[in-house]
Amino acid sequence: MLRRAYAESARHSQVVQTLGEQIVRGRRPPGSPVPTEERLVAELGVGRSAVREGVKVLVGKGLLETRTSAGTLVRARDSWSLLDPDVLRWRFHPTPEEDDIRILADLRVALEPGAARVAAERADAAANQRIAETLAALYATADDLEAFIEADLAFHRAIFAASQNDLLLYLYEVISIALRSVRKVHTGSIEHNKETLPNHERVAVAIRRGHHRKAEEAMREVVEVARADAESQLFCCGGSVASGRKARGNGRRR
Amino acid sequence: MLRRAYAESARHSQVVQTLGEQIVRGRRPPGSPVPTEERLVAELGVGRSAVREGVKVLVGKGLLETRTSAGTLVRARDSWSLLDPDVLRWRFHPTPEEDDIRILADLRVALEPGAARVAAERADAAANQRIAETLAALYATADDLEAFIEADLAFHRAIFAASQNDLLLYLYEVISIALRSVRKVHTGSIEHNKETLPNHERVAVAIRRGHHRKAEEAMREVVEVARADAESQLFCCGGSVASGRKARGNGRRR
DNA sequence: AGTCCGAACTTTGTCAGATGAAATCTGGAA
DNA sequence: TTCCAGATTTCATCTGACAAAGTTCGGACT
Repeated sequence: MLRRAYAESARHSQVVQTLGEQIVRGRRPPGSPVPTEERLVAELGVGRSAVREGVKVLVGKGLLETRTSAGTLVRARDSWSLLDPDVLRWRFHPTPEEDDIRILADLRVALEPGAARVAAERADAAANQRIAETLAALYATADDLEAFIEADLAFHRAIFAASQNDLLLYLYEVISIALRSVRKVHTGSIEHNKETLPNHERVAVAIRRGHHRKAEEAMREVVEVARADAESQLFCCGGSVASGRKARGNGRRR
Repeated sequence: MLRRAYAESARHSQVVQTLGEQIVRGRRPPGSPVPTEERLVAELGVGRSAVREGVKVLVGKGLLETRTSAGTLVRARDSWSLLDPDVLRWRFHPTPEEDDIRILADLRVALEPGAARVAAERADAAANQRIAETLAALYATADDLEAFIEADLAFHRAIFAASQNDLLLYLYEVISIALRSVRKVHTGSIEHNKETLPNHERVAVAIRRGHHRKAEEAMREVVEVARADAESQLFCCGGSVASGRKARGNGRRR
């Protein structure tokens, strides 16, 4: 499930985390200079090697740019590796901005119906088996808000896996990092969970039968509902449009 | 357009390029150890700092894993940042594998219709203006195979930009890295280019009018045609099956 | 003979210092 | 004021040293 390779204890990854989070969350805006290596050594309490290795990692993710003698700058946002797991985590964790919740909901609307369609075209027996299992888990956990989130993520993941397309699957895995954070904020209700079960089942059935048209339509229904829910929660609870970092409001949607 | 931050001349990025490409292209399979730092210093002719910085970058992209005293290993493929620009370039450049061409074609089928739909929902005047401009460029370059490729990429990019969704746009930018390589291999014909113009225009019109349904359908037509073309070219010209990565099945399932 | 313990070894992690290279800044001269 | 050269700043790279954490292997003990 996309585990990190490095320990957080490592000095250099501490540099990555600290600077990366500051950049992505908007302190240290694009174009602004990062302190010199010497100063970072002092501020972060690590050696120069650690600083340099950390900075290089961030350069590799498109967040920083180093120029000899001119210092290190934060790159423009359109150079960032927005689908890098770390970058996405810094952006959506622990609490995403309201606008980013819309971004994510739109992304799912754009992506998931098409993925379900390709899954219907490509799924083999094993993939359908996996989808069936995760669907069963979805039914089984409908009463447990916490567990339902994970089961839901697993179900959608199984569909992407069924597409037999590693890029699509990876894309979903990355997105689910953000999705998990959003879900923590917008926990649905039990009744609401149960309402979505038939839609999910329709998706699974359509894929198994190879009905790509139906699979797509059913999945569209699922993600459109999810988007509408998120939208209404934002509308009713998180009024502030400006500046807002945190989306407050755990409340009922609508 | 997603420019690199580091010069290729830099010692440490030479390490990144060399090892990264070897890993992604299948030499150095997952689980296999990478030579020790000492040996890499000798083999690559750079100092230890450069080796370490390069390795750290690859760790940041999920390709490598380091353990003190146990050496450095290539991570399993499902840990790789498959949508990292470098990783994608190593994979698709200069010549992608046949299976990867299918992967890419499927990805577009899954993604682009949905993106066109969201674009139809979200596009503002400026975005529609940009789409109109790139569409005009498409018509203007239909006789120039080379230029048409770039114009086509720009048109599709404009649609993703119209979605007002930075994750979607970034996704397309990354994909277009791979797309450009594939196009170099499968250059279409001039007649073929002209056939696709009406479909492209339908997409643009539908988006401008906010007809998300029609935009999606028109875009589906475009990418399905592209997929069919790629498929037939593979079938007729690129007979070699060997070495393949996975899932061949292009056929209708079941 | 088999098992367990610990020392030696290997390999990455980190720091410190020195030197090189490339912009930038600063004065001064035309 | 403009322009050029030197001083300065800051990253790039190499080297050496030591720490930390596994791994390996030999020997003592049962």
